[in-house]
Amino acid sequence: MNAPVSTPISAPALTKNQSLVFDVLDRSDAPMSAYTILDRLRDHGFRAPLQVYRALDKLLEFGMVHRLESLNAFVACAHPESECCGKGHGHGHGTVAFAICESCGHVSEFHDHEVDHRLSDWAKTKNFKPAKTTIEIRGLCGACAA
Amino acid sequence: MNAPVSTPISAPALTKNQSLVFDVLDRSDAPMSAYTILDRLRDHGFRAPLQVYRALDKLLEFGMVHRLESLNAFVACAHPESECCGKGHGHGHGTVAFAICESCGHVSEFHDHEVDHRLSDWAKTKNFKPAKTTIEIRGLCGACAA
DNA sequence: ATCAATTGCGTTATGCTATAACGTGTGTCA
DNA sequence: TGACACACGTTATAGCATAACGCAATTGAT
Ligand SMILES: [Zn+2]
Ligand SMILES: [Zn+2]
Ligand SMILES: [Zn+2]
Ligand SMILES: [Zn+2]
Repeated sequence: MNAPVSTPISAPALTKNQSLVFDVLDRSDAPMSAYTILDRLRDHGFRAPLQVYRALDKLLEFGMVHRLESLNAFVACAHPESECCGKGHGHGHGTVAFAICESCGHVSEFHDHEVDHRLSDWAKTKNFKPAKTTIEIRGLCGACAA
Repeated sequence: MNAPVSTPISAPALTKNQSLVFDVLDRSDAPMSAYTILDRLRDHGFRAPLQVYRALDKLLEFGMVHRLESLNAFVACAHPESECCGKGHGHGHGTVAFAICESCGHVSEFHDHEVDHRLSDWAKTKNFKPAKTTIEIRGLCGACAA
């Protein structure tokens, strides 16, 4: 009784652990580390980091969660149904950027075609084959900079 | 006898530890983790991670070294005397991007005005005050993709 | 039906990355 | 001389991530 179960949540059916991890992230208004997620889920039977990391790996693969490299933390995807960049279905999306407030922790996820194209062009001229691009702006959000 | 000593290397005089760490990074053709640097410097009296991290902090502050967030590793700056973006003196430079080969480890550092401006513009319209921007492209370099 | 391959799960142990806290020595500038 | 800033060395600890084992359930041939 460990197989994925249909949920109202999204494209690929999530297993119980995957759902739990995603829900915690989705309800959070700031990025969370794997160990913080673990602590939030002790009451649901989570005991070890691997339970979290395995769920996160899948959620990352599904595009439902993003990893913030400069924070070693994770956020739920904030633009699930974007139609842009020719990837219409579900969570599929191209390169995305994050603005991270270092005061309140709030994260804005956005996409910019022009940035994407410039980086792609650079790669083309250099014969570099991009696999994954990370763009993270750390700073202060409007509310905190006031 | 612990104070910075004038060297032929760059703008701010480096201390002995800072020089040792910078030299190791500068000679390397791939990013290095702090602990790898530590191991390279055992013969020079390094015994603890803090010796490396403290030197790295200063080198980062001087702009002589960059941290690759997606790798938890460090590289020597590859465009020390750039005149672009109105920051003419020494190592000062604006936002920079990295293309990281996941096969051979080679890193290309570059700057793109347009990308910089697009991200700045986004920040302005959102009233976000950027402090530091990370752009890292992981993939395969021309040589390795062949 | 049965077997093999795949996937998810739980546990223990381990490794890698980074910082806290303490004390020492040295150069600078009243 | 004394206050201060700063680089340094050491020990201990905190935080992030994975290796390796074995078990259970599902899937999809044969
Ligand atoms: Zn997203
Ligand atoms: Zn804020
Ligand atoms: Zn640089
Ligand atoms: Zn390569």
